[in-house]
Amino acid sequence: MQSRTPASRTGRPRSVAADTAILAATRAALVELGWSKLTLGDVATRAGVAKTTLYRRWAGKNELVVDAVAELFDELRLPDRGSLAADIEGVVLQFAAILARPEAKSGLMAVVAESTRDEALRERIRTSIVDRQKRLVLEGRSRAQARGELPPETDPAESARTVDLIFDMVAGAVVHRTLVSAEPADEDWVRSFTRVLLLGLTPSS
Amino acid sequence: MQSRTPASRTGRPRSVAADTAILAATRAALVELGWSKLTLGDVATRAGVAKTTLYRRWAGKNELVVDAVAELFDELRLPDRGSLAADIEGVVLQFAAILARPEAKSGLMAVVAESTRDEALRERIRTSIVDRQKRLVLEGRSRAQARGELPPETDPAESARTVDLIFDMVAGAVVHRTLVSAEPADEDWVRSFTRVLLLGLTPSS
Amino acid sequence: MQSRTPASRTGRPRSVAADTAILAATRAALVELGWSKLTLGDVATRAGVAKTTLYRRWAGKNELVVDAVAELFDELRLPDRGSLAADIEGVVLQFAAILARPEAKSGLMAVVAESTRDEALRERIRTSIVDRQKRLVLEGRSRAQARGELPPETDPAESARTVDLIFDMVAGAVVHRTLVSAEPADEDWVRSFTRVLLLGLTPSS
Amino acid sequence: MQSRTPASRTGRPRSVAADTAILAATRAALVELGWSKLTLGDVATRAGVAKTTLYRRWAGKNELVVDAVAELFDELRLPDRGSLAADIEGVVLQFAAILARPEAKSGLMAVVAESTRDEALRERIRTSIVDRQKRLVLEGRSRAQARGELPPETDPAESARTVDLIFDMVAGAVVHRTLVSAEPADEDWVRSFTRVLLLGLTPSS
DNA sequence: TCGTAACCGAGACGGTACGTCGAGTCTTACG
DNA sequence: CGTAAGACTCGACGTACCGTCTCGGTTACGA
Repeated sequence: MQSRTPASRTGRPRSVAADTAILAATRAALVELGWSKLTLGDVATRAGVAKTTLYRRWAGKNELVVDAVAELFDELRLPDRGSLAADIEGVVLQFAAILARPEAKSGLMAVVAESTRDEALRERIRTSIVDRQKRLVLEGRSRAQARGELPPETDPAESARTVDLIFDMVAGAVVHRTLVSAEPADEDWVRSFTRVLLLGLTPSS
Repeated sequence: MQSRTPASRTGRPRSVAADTAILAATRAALVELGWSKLTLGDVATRAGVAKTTLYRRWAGKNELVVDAVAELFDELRLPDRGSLAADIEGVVLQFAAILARPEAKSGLMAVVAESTRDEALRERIRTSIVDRQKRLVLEGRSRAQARGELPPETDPAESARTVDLIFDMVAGAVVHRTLVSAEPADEDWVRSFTRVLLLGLTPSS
Repeated sequence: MQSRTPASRTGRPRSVAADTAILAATRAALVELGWSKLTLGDVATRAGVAKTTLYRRWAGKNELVVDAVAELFDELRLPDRGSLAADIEGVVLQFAAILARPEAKSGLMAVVAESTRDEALRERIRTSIVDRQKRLVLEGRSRAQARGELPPETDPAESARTVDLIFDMVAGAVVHRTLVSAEPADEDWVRSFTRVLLLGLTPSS
Repeated sequence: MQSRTPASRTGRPRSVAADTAILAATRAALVELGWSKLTLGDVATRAGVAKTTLYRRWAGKNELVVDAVAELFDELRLPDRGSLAADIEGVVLQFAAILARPEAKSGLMAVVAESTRDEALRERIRTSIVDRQKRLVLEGRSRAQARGELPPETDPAESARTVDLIFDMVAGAVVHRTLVSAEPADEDWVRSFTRVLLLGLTPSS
């Protein structure tokens, strides 16, 4: 993920186990210490690895945490619950569940904050986390279109804008609910939210 | 804001000018350096103040930045543009404008990230920033009710839940758009967003 | 001691009790904390006095400690034990007893160390402590001359040099024994030392 | 001198050049600033070394200065001038010359003062400075015995006490002359002092 | 008797140095 | 060449005292 095939032919090959151990150690440290008290020296110690090894693979704390957190979101799945509303509720609940975990809370917002002054970091976040999950919105829409719940899109540009809007609304609301309001994004809340969102998007129904 | 009227009668009184200078210097440093490279020593120097003076008034970087950023949001006003939709658009645009400023971007997300592991800090954020702006939602609703655009609320508990939901949706979407998607929350986007939001909330119209 | 009659006629006069309290507090702090950990703020607190009051009377830590320690040496007396040797032993034992007290040990060497770079401080030490005790050597000599143990001096310059030499040898040996060798300057040691000194000074006997 | 062969096999070895540079920088700072204005940060800068490196090797200002000053006394040599009196004069003059240097004056008394409250420090001073120079007294005595100027000692305990007494008298007198009386321990003074000392020790002659 | 000038306590102020910690780099010996 | 170990430079941390200042309030003289 962080190494772009350095294409080194000779010498001792990099330990593959190390990557796994480091990312796991990073998440463990995030849980115990949070972003600001997490130190790379500590992560290296937890992973049973020298600091040098860590720096050879990641440029710094930000990059490391992005990768460590990104893995958490890969377990998101779009369940087939029979209706668009139910599908959305399902995936939003999963998203909320991940965000409730301390390693996600603590790490995600911090790297987003850092990314406001670091274009490369923002790009890495978008590539590794955000865009990767937009597939859920696309998948959900085509499934709803297949069911006849939504009309097929006509204008592709307008369509892309809508996907982005939906993504901002969903992710933003859950994040704000969880981190700022510090209230659980539980089933009741998700149902209310989904209702407003769907009504807003499909005024006809 | 940080001092709860210590009411000490004797001794040299605290300089009131220092508070102002420190908060201004904090914002300036946020603009130039961003959260992670902002140091309290530097802020003190910019403010023409000793580090000890700063520490006498704020417990640390987090608390200082919360207060510095909070002042930015106090300039939010609910404009009377004649209709609910226009009013919402107006205030969301103002909110987006503030969030577009680097001192807000850089600082706000960082303290939110820190607050996931610091209950007192979260409380401070809520008191100083979030709750203080919920007035806008309430004001907007009563104005819309006076205009007849919205029915008077009946269930006060349900009503509070709705206010919270709206706030999470508005603030969340704008924040996500601005910081994560890194796209401007311009008039077009605000119009689209407001349309979805209003339709979702008032399905009858 | 520190005030050279400032000749202020009007206004509230300085509290005389404060001086006593401050010097006593200084010695107490020297006993408990030693020179390096003694702080003027702490002395002021112990003396029940504001820091300002203390600074109004002494220029700093060095000057304060010199005065506090000087008082200790004023209790030195030349006992009349019947012979020159016995007289010397008596006064050396007294000197050793004072130097054994922690407030003297801790403070005296420190101000001497400081005085190597501060001519005014050295002068103050000499005036307040050293020269004031040279009377003992002079007194002892005239008493021994009266007894016929020593011949009357002839060359006054030579005589002054001898007084200085004796003083350096006595004070130096006791200080070195006490502080550097960290052995007690007890009766046995004082007797050995006095014997060598007297033999060296009166070779005829 | 400060490291007792930690015998760590792995890792980057400590820079040997750093020790030398730090001790030299310490002496330079003592000359320029004196003990009380010497700061470890400044020493580190002068030595071209980070503060952490300094703290990794010495526990604090006291320990560092003891080592820096100790090196000064290692250049003491017992010259063979043909007679006991001349030998003593020679070594006392050397001792006085070292003590006249500002880095010795300023540092030595200060650490002695500190050592009154720090047993470990006193031990370090004794090991590094005092005991190391007692060899001069022993050497001088055996040389004098070989010449027939002194009888061979009979009682070893008495002999050790005498060595200590001589050392306290020599070191004490020179220190007191130099630092307290602030007069130069020049040839005249050393001759007078040596005469008294030798007469006191060898009354027969 | 009353002003006033110097005192007093308290404590905030601008500074300087402290000793520690983490970041990120470099230098060893070993695999 | 990768790796573990650990020393390295650098810079910020938060604390402690320094010596100064600014308050409100308190004496004691002298007009």
